[in-house]
Amino acid sequence: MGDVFKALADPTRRTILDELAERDGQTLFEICARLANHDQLSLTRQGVSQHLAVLEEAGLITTRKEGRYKFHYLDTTPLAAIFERWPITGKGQTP
Amino acid sequence: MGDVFKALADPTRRTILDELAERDGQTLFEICARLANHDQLSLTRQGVSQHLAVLEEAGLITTRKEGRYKFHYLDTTPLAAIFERWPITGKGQTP
DNA sequence: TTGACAGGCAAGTAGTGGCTTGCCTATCGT
DNA sequence: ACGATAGGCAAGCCACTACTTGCCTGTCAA
Repeated sequence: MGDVFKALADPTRRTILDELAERDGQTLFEICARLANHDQLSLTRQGVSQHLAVLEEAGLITTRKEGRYKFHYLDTTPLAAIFERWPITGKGQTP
Repeated sequence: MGDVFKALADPTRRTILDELAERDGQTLFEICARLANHDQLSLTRQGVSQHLAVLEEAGLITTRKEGRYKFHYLDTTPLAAIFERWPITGKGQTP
C-alpha cells in the first residue's frame, strides 16, 4: 500500500480523482480525453497511466479488468485516515 | 497560500503535525528535541525550520511570536477542504 | 556589555518524481 | 489472419525538493 498523501500531492492526480468523481468507472483513454478536453491538460497516455498506478497503489482507486478494457473506480475510504489522525477543530486562528 | 496536499506529502512534516497535536504551542527547538527523542528522527534545526515554513504556508500551523520565542500551533481547518472535494463513501471495493 | 540562546537567510548538493519516447503484449472486429 | 484498439514495460531527462553547511540577526541573563 503506497502513500495516500504523496498520491494526493500532485495536482494532475487530484484532477483525475475529480474526473472519476464526476463519472465513475472510466477507462484510461477516456480519462486522457477528458483531461485534454475540459481540463486543458495535455500529457501523454503514459503519464496518465503512471498517475493511475500511483492512485491505485494508494488505494484511492480500484480497477476492474474486462476484456481489453480496464475500468477505474474512485474509492475515497483511505481519506478517512486523515481525519482520524488529525481531527478537525473549528477553532483555528491564533487568539 | 501554499499547497495543503504538498505540505502533507512529506512524512517528516506529518510527524511534526503529530507532535503539535500531542502538545500544541511548541517552539522550534522543542520540536527538534521531540523529533530526535521519541521519533528517532535526526535532522538539522534548519530542516525542521523549513518544514515549519511549508506547513505555515499551507495554513496547517499558525505562529505566535513572543520575545525571542516563536510558538507553533496546529490548525486542521484546511483539511476540511479535502472532504468537501471528495466526500467519503463507505462503499469501496470493486463488486 | 558580553555571551548564551532562539531563530532566520541564503547557497549548494544528492535524490526523488513527473513526463516523454520507444517498443512490446493482448484483445476485439472484419 | 490481419489490422486496429487498449494498455503495459522500461529507460532517459528535467525539475523540484529535502537536507546540510555557514553565517547573520535579534533577544535575554549575568
